[in-house]
Amino acid sequence: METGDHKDCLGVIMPVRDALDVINGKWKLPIIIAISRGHKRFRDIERNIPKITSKVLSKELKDLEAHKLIKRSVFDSQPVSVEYTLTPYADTLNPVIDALFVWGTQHRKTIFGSSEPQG
Amino acid sequence: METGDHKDCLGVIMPVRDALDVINGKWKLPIIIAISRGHKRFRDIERNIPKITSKVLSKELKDLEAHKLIKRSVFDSQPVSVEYTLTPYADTLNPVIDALFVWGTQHRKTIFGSSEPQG
DNA sequence: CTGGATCCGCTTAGATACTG
DNA sequence: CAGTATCTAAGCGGATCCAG
Repeated sequence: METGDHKDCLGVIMPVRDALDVINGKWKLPIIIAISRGHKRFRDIERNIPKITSKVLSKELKDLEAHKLIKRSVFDSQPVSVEYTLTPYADTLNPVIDALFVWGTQHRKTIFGSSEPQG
Repeated sequence: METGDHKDCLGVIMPVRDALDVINGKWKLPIIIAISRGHKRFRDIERNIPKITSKVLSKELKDLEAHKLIKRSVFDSQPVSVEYTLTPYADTLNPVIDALFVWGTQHRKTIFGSSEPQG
């Protein structure tokens, strides 16, 4: 397979871009993580994601729902409550989240350990 | 560890966000993939990434260099040529890229197979 | 108090063109 | 070939407001 130097590029880039298209932005994965951790309510999710605002969360939630990664269930209680849960499809993202977690953890060590903290 | 329902959230979100901070956006991973495939020159990278523009490529390349993921080497030839290569640190991203590739491939099948094509 | 929508400013991304 | 400049459009983020 690896005969030369300029290997197939598009065949790798395109699926990766399809994936990036879905988890695009700084919020989608954190939201999925928060929900997977048992935070199903809007404010509960909001509180568990540093610096996110209602507006952004609202928008991202809709986006995620359109991608079939989360399910929005409305309960006709008093007052109305809404629960966000992950779909089984979202669970297939676990290897991605795990890889990111591992790399991010290592990266954090690298940047904090070498010269200066970041934020 | 998994005693309850509301599990540690920040401990997962923060490293993931550190990772997302680095590979943020639609271009960084495609660029890394292109370079890893043997495309080292500016125009060569540009041509192998659909829809990227010079400006964005230029900016992303600087970003990636600042994060120590790529190395920019200037050769004093006629005319001056520049080569971008991956650092060993960039290689540690392989599990992430691989996970994204696997998921993206599957996702592509899902969206093309169910109703309508996307891009 | 929950789940948003709206107005507005700032930062980014993208199209096109240009320089060394 | 290897980028920069300029302009515009879109998206992010903050504050505020609204319905139940």
